[in-house]
Amino acid sequence: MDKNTSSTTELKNAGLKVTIPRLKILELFLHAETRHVSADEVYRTLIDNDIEIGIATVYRVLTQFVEAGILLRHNFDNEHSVYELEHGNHHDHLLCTKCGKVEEFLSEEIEQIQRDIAKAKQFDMTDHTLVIYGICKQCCKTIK
Amino acid sequence: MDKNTSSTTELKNAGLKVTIPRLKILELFLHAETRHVSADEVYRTLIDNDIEIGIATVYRVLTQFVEAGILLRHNFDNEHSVYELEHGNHHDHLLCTKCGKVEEFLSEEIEQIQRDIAKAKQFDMTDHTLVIYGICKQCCKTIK
DNA sequence: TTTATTGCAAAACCTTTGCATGTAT
DNA sequence: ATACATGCAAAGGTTTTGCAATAAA
Repeated sequence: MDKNTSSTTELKNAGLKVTIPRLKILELFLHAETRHVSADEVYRTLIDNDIEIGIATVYRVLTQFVEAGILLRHNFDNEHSVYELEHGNHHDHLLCTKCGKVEEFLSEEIEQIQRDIAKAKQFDMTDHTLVIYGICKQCCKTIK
Repeated sequence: MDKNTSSTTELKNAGLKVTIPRLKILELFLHAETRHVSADEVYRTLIDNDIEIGIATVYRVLTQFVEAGILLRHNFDNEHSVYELEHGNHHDHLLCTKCGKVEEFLSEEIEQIQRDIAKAKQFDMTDHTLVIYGICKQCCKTIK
């Protein structure tokens, strides 16, 4: 197995043994054109590319990646979980409820107001989730 | 069956037949001390009060109440759905990840920025969800 | 060699659904 | 009388887990 790719290094840094399932899943996220992928989509994609893997392994690896800070897990309303690469820049999401497309945005004003609110409510904020649901431009056109 | 309570009227207005399960569930929400309740909690509470009901009925009634605008359904991260009375005033949530306590807040500034973002991204916004996760004051004290 | 990882199948969980029975109108 | 609501049990979909076999270190 190649020992020198950045994927290999990333796994080692996370304290995870370098195995084919882990490498393949990590590289899928590194090269995927859609950033937000479900466990089932990961599984199907690998199977379709003739990479043998079990769905249990997919879930276990995804969970380990989240714990290692490699991935983020999101639970959008009424959907299964989706995972995306943790690229360091926090952001929130816009979700098209018709086609499922996800866009990202960041508002430093909103971030600051949230911190203020948590402080006012005496909450030690650990995380937050903001999702705007709607119909994207393309889908609006499609609807007669 | 009493025909004159506001619960009865609310069910009739929603186009729903006035049945014992529906009345009991509605009144549970009207009188509950915690605003955010799961289907299972509704079921257990009724059973504990010697009201015979099936879990399937609980889910069906909750869904109907959401469709009728009587309840709101929320899917917080990594949890089962919870329902709360729709009291007309939109609000977002603060959730204590230790004790599960939910508080509500509203920031008109955030609301406006969200509308601006949706507009800029050319999304026809239908809904949005903002949850701040953290540790509440009481739980902070508890942790040594 | 030792310890972690995998795959399979089964279980766990939450939620929904088919169907025969029962109930509100 | 009729259409709707209920309860049960079974099925659905997603995610987790036990365990024996396997692979990385």
